[in-house]
Amino acid sequence: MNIGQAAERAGLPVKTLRYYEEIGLVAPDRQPNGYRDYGEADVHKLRFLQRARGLGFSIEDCRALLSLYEDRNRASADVKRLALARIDDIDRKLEELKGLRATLDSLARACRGNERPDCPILEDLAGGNSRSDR
Amino acid sequence: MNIGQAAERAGLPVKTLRYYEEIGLVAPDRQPNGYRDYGEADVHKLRFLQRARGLGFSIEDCRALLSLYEDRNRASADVKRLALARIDDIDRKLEELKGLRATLDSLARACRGNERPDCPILEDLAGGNSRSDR
DNA sequence: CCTTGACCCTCCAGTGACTGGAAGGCCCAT
DNA sequence: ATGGGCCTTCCAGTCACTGGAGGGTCAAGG
Repeated sequence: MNIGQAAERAGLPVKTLRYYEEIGLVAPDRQPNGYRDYGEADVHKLRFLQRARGLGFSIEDCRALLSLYEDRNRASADVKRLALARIDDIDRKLEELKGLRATLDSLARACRGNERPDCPILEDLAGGNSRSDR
Repeated sequence: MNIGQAAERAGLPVKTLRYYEEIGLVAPDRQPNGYRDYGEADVHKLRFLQRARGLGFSIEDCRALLSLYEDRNRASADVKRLALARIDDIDRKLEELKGLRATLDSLARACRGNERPDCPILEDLAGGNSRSDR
C-alpha cells in the first residue's frame, strides 16, 4: 500500500514514515513507479513504533525494542529491563516537575497579581537564593 | 568582567552566554580587544535567566519575564499570568507522565522477565489496543 | 624576549525527532 | 487534456544549546 494509507493505519504522519525509513527503522519496498510500498508487517511495525514512542521510548529504545520484537527467541528480560528503566526515567521526571510546580505555586500564591509593580515572582527570579547568599 | 567569570557567577556555561547574546537576551559591552565585558547588571540578568529556565520557562517566556523585570512599572499581574500558565503546563505534563507510568508499570508487572520469548510488553506494543480491535 | 597555557574570539556543524515547503512526477476521473 | 490528489526528493527550520576547528590575547615564568 502507499505511504498515505500506511500512515493512516499506523496513526502517524506521512513525514514521519519517510523519516523512519531514512533512519533505517522501517524500510518498505518500492513500487515500479518509485512509490513506497508498505506491507502488513510494515504497518505492524509502525503501529508498534507509534505506541512505543507514545510511551516515551526514544528512537534508539524503539530500535532495540523492535529488534527484540523481530527476534522472538530473545528473552523477555531484555524488554522488561528497558521498561523498568523507562519507569525510572519517568519517576525522576515526575519528582522534578513536582518540585517546579511547588516553587511556582508558592510564588504565584505570594503574588497579589495587581497593578503595583512589586512582584514576589520577579524578586525570587532576580535574587536566586534571595538574601541567603549575600 | 570576562565571559568566563560571568558564566561562573551565573551558573551557566560560557557557550550559553554567547548564545544568549546571539538571540538578543543579554548583550554585554565589548572591551577594546573584542572580549565581551559583562557588568553586574548583566550577571543579574543571567542569574535571572538561569533560574527561570530551570523553572521550565521557555526562552520566549524568559524574554517576556525579563522585559517585565526591566520595566518595574509593569503590573505584577502579567508575571503571575505567565507563572500560572506554566503551572498548567506542568499539571498537564504530570498527568500524561502518570498515565505512561501506570501503563508501563502494569506491563512490567505482567512480564515475568525470564528466558522465555513471550513478553506481555511486546505483545501490548504490537497489538495496539490488544484484541479489542481485531 | 620567548614560550606556555589559559582564556577569548568567530564560524560551522550537530543534536532529536520531526515538520514545512518547494519543485516536480504519477495516476485517475472528467 | 486538464485538474486534483497523491507521491517523490531535497533543503531548511524547529528548540536551546553543544562541540569543535582555527585563530587571537594575555599574564607569568624562564
